[in-house]
Amino acid sequence: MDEQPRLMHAHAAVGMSGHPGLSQHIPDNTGATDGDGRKQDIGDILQQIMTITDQSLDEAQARKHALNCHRMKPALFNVLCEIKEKTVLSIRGAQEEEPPDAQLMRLDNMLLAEGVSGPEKGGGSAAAAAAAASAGVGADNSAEHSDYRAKLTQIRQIYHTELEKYEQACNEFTTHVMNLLREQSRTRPISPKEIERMVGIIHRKFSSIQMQLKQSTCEAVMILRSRFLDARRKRRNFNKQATEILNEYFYSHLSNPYPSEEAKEELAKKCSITVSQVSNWFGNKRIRYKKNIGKFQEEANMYAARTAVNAASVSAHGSQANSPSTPNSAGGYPSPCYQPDRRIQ
DNA sequence: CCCCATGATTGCAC
DNA sequence: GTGCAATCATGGGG
Repeated sequence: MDEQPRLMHAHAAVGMSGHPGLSQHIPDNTGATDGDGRKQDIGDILQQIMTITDQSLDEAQARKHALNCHRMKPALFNVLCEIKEKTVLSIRGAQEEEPPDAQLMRLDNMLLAEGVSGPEKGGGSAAAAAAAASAGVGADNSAEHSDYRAKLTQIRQIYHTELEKYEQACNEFTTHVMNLLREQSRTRPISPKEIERMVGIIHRKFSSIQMQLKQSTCEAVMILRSRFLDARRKRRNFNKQATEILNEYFYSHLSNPYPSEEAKEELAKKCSITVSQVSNWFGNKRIRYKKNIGKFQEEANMYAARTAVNAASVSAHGSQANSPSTPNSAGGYPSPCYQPDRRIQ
């Protein structure tokens, strides 16, 4: 209801200049007391409003102008206000709810996790590196890395360009609509709330487009990722030296073959593999050793002997009794230092 | 080509 | 999160 003075103001401001067009079309007999003439007037004005969008810009501008200056306009405006008040109430309430879209959040999270929508450039490659590391890709696969990274960066770029485009288009469109509404608000009552709602509708439409973009970006990342994963599955055996280092550790800690995080890191560094590969290796080794101790007997003895020799050569101490990691040469598995709570079961 | 070894993945339990 | 167990899929020797 508070639009009226503002609108009238605008109207007055523009209305002073001469306005060709409308005065010619609308008979200036509105002051007449007879009802027929008035009805005729209103009919004409309504007609003008109805056809206003069909007219050329200049013509429409002129007519609009004239319409705004017409002295029947305030009355008509009031009528429109009244009608509106009734309809708006019924519209309202139906449009209030806006739950945070779960799917959109999932997409956002994924894009963030993949480094596509992350803070900046580094995010992408960092995420790729992290993914690669967690997947356990060795240093020799760095070619695959950079390929993956490059593709991810490409996706990221496309995503951002598109997003920016959409945002720009959304803003342009919103501004356009708002201007239009503001312009129209001189002719018909439009509350700021309504404009707000319209903007909301536009934003929702655009965000649904954005969601599609996010969705397809996610798909692209998934495809890229699955290809990368497939590539990873093409395993290579560790080199001999790495296997020896791992075995050495395993058999010399047979009573408790669970390297700590630090130990894993060190082993990883020594073998030039990743920590998760070390974990995999130990996981596989433990289970396979346990399943068939007999088969590993020879290996165990060999590494036991080796560590014994090493120990002997390193320390002239000679006291073996207090070495907890001394492998149990014969039985291998349940070592004398067996710890019930922390061993292969 | 078959078969076994082996690194990686998955599903489950804690 | 870690570890176990089962399983997948490839590598590589015969």
